[in-house]
Amino acid sequence: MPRVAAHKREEYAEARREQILEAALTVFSTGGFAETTMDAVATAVGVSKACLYNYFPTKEGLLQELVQRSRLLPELPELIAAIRDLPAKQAIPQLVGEMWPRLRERRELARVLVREVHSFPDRARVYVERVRMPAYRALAQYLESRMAGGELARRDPIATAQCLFGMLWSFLLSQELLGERELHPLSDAEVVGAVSQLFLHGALEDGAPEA
Amino acid sequence: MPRVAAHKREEYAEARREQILEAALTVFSTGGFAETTMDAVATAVGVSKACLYNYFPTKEGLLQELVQRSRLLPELPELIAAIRDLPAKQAIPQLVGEMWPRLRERRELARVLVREVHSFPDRARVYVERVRMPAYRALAQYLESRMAGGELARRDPIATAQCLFGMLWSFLLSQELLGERELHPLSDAEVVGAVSQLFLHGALEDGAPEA
Amino acid sequence: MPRVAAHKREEYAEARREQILEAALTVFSTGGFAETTMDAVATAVGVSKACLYNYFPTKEGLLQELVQRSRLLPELPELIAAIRDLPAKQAIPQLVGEMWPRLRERRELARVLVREVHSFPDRARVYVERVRMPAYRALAQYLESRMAGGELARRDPIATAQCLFGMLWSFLLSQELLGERELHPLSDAEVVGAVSQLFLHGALEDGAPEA
Amino acid sequence: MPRVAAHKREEYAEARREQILEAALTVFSTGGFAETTMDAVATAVGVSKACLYNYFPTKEGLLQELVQRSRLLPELPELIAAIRDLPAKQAIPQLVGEMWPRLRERRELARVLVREVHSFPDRARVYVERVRMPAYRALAQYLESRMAGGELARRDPIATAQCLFGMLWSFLLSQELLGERELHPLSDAEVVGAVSQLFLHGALEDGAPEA
DNA sequence: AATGAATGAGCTTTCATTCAT
DNA sequence: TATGAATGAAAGCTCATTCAT
Repeated sequence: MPRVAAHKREEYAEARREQILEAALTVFSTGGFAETTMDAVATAVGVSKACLYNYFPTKEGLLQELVQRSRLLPELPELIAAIRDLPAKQAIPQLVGEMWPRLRERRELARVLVREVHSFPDRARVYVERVRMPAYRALAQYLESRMAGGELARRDPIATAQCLFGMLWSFLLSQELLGERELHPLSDAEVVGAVSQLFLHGALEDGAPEA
Repeated sequence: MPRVAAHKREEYAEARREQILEAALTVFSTGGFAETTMDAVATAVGVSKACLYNYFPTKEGLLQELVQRSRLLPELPELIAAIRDLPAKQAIPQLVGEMWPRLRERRELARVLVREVHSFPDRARVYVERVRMPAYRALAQYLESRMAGGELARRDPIATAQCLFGMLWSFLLSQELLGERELHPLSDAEVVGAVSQLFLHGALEDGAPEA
Repeated sequence: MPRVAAHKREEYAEARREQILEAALTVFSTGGFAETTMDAVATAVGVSKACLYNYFPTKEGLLQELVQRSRLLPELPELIAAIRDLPAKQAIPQLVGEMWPRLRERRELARVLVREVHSFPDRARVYVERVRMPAYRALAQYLESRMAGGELARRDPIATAQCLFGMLWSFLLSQELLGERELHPLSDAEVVGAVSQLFLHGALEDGAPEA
Repeated sequence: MPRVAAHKREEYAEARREQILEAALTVFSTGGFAETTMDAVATAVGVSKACLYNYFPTKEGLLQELVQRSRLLPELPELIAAIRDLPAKQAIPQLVGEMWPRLRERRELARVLVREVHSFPDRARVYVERVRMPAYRALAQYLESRMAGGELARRDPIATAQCLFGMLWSFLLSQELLGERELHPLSDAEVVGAVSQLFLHGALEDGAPEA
């Protein structure tokens, strides 16, 4: 067999893998991992069930790969790089404004993660180490530099970063996945504004009378 | 049969129901709802599998009841009542300080909710309407009164409440359920402090140089 | 629950187990273990497939139990006891005459053993240790006593016993299981006679001219 | 295409067939026919699974061919020819001494036959007609001539031949395939001696006291 | 001639649920 | 009320076989 063909083969196989992962994301997100059959995945991909097993060893293996490859915010490094030299007052709204719509777009992945990652230490570890911690660290680094400059209050930068992501994550789950949008809808601008303002200024009125 | 006997019988049945729900919470939290068999629940309760069906119509019904009865923070009304007349600067740390350890204690329930409630609109609705919205509203009411008094900045009180709960929820998931405690441990005081400070004052240093 | 009921339960369960084993023996013998589905076993028993799994953990476990409990010649000790004090010339034909029809009756078990026990060291060990060696030893003991009395030639008693069983086993396989009966049929008397005579006297004509 | 090329092609194909059969024999012997996948066969051959189907129509066909071509003792005619004019007392030990090591060498084939031939009338017929009966007949013919000469006792020559093969077969299975060698090891000389002696002289001590 | 990819059919095993006792 | 026994309905996974290349 000529080498080129082998190359094409690999390309083809990789494309198939991605095709399967994508379809799996959708069906797992819609119906839950345990509740979704491999038949359903196969149908979504448009191949036979047996074919899936040429690409992933087990159903669990498919999920693992999904979590492994999951990139909730692959652009985060760039987004942070873009605000590196901006003052927080300007940087945070910009950053949040960029992150929020991206997170919204990836709500399917978010749903799979939030559902399948708890209770399963193996999956959780992969997720925390590959997805969460890097994000914390990237933001914390920025915050730290601004704390050093006296612009931000000196606090645990990781914990502070977590506060920001926590608010966003919470809005994502509630607005996009739990249907709170129907009970208390918030526009993108409102979410971004609420999170940015609170993160920067807190809830207190400036110059509020000291108790 | 005399009324008394009937009463006793009902008491007994209710005790059994609660016994089952408690055991179910533990095993569902540990292993996930779909992944846990009714046999496992029965074993945890110490009765036979068939016996469970005298108290709950189906496995799903058992979960529904669990979510239905779930009280992540049943004490919230009292806690809020206790701070009603306190200024936010004092009230928020107190409130957060009371909520956080209670949430930590109820991490099993939190895990079940976070896992089983997404992807399933029925369960989600029950959860949002009975658990989340009431909590938002209770806190929002307090915040609103303090906004009216000029102590807090005028913002959407529900969204603001969500920000507070979101941060706490996020810390709960990451520290207690995802094992981030091993990568970046935070004491109770640190969590309470970080959330309270950020919520009240924001991340900006007071009197930070305006860009 | 009264003790008696528990007792009955166990009796019932044991009866079911035996019922399953019996049916399994038949279908495995007819169609081969690997080639036979659990559905076929269930149908033969007259219960559902799932029911089988209340009594045996796996298909392999069912076979293991079958081999474990297999008694090709449970009466052997008695048969040997009955000839203990008889001279070999009388004892061997009597013994062979008793063994052969019993083996014939158990041809189903023989077929399962001959098929499923080779290539699988685990199964083989159980079979050899529990079925074959005890039989060798029982016969060898008799042979040894007769060798000591000068009636039989002094040879390895185990190997000699194996020769006798080997001939019988071979006739069993060929006549009953391989269909040689159609090509060269042998009556019970002929088999018993051929084996006994050869075992006692050998093929040489007495007083045959020494080469 | 010239005839020569066609010839070469056929030679090549036949070589491949034999290569496949040889590898199949090994893997079937090790793991059992039904339990072995075509993938395993292909791997053992060093070709792709699909390639096998260019040489054999089905997995069953592959086995059939294996049984069909199986020669447990292809040299038997010569071995018998070599003893034709020898007296039994000399011929039998010589014959057994030649057969036993050959059988031992072919234990893989023996294992496949013993496992795959019972329960399947089709396979059994092929095996009996092509392997067993010819062997019986060849030996029986020799025995018959010696019976005619008065050297051997007059008995059913086929049955007598079966006795000899039966003992050998039995030792082959138990020593080589069932692991009895570890419990009661017998050297080649011992096996050959035991079988030859018993076959010729029987177990009785010559001139043993008549009961 | 050889193979990577695909699949239909089928198998073992699981489990929520039922029911007679 | 409690349960041991039974089961229908899947689900995950396997594999002999096919076929375009």
